[in-house]
Amino acid sequence: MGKKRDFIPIPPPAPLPEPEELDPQALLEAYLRDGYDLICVLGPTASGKTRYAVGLAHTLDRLRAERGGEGNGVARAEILSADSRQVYRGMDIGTGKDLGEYGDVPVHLLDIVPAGSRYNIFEYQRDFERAWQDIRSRGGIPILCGGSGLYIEAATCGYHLPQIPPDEALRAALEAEDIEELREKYAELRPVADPSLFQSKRRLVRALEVALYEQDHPVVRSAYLPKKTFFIGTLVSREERRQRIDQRLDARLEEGLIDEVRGLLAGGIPPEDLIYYGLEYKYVTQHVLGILSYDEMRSLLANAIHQFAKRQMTWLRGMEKDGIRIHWVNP
RNA sequence: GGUGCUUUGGCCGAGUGGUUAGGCACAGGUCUGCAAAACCUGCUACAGCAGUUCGAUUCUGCUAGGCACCU
Repeated sequence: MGKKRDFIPIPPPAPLPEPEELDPQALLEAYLRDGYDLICVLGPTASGKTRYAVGLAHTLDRLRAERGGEGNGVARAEILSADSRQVYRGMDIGTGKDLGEYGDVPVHLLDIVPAGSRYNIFEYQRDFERAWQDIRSRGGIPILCGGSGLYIEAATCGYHLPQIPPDEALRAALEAEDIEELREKYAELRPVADPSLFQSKRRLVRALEVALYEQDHPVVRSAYLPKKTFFIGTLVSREERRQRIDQRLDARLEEGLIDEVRGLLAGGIPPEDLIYYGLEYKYVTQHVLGILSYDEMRSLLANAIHQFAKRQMTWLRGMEKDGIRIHWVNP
């Protein structure tokens, strides 16, 4: 005699997006013709982003070379990393840097700060902007590649940092307005920006909040503009992702992940600082310290990576719900 | 073969004759200065059968697993 629960909907597993066949030639045409600022390859961990981005860079280079006739020598595609942990020097195996995969494709934003320090999104936005402009000035095609959703958005969606004091009334007022009106308003405040880049009202409202705030507080800082971005997502099923994560973890353990952590500790980085980095560094450090057995470390870490990958997907779905188009491909 | 104990949701693990622990895993989500973080939500099981009872996951019996010991 079971009781019926009051209609609490059980959220079903989100359906996987439909992968599409992406024609690099068409992508290149679109990029050049429609004034894209950036191509971005994103996806959860272990979905093959890096490999895909490198392949894409090579293909674009080849296509551009074939095209020729654009006057001066054709600049290459270059990759910008959007990974909050691969910025640290000496943390290679645990962050999955795969330095060997890039070949001759230039990469930016890797190994830019020492292990043990604490990098953050503010610095990232600044560094990204600098590198992006660099590539652009050379005529190269920038390809942002990574899995840190917040970093990707900060780079591509015109995040205004730091956070301004919340003003509920203002936000409510803005949210009540029509999106077109909001666009006009934004365009007035930031003439250079293309307000059509804000596909979601929510994001536009946030950007406006900051823009308005800055009118009265001119001291405030780094307002980067949103970039017109072509998003490509590497799509892998849940089961496959899980399997890849497990395999890759074992491979990393064999490649010397534990020694890498020992080395960092021996180099003077306090365990707490290493644990702060999360995942590999957290669990392996705890193992090295004797807090976790090898088997405990291995299974807890595998779980944590699975959960991390899920959160990444949640983030990407959130971007899509905000109107950002992601072109999913089978890597 | 005999005797005793035991059987709870994907896993671990409390508990009660009548609003149904908890943890893990899993799924969904939030998030513009630590994001590989932090946080939120969902997931109602008591081995099977037959009894006792107004009512059994909780009591009784049988059956089937498991564990321990005995000849």
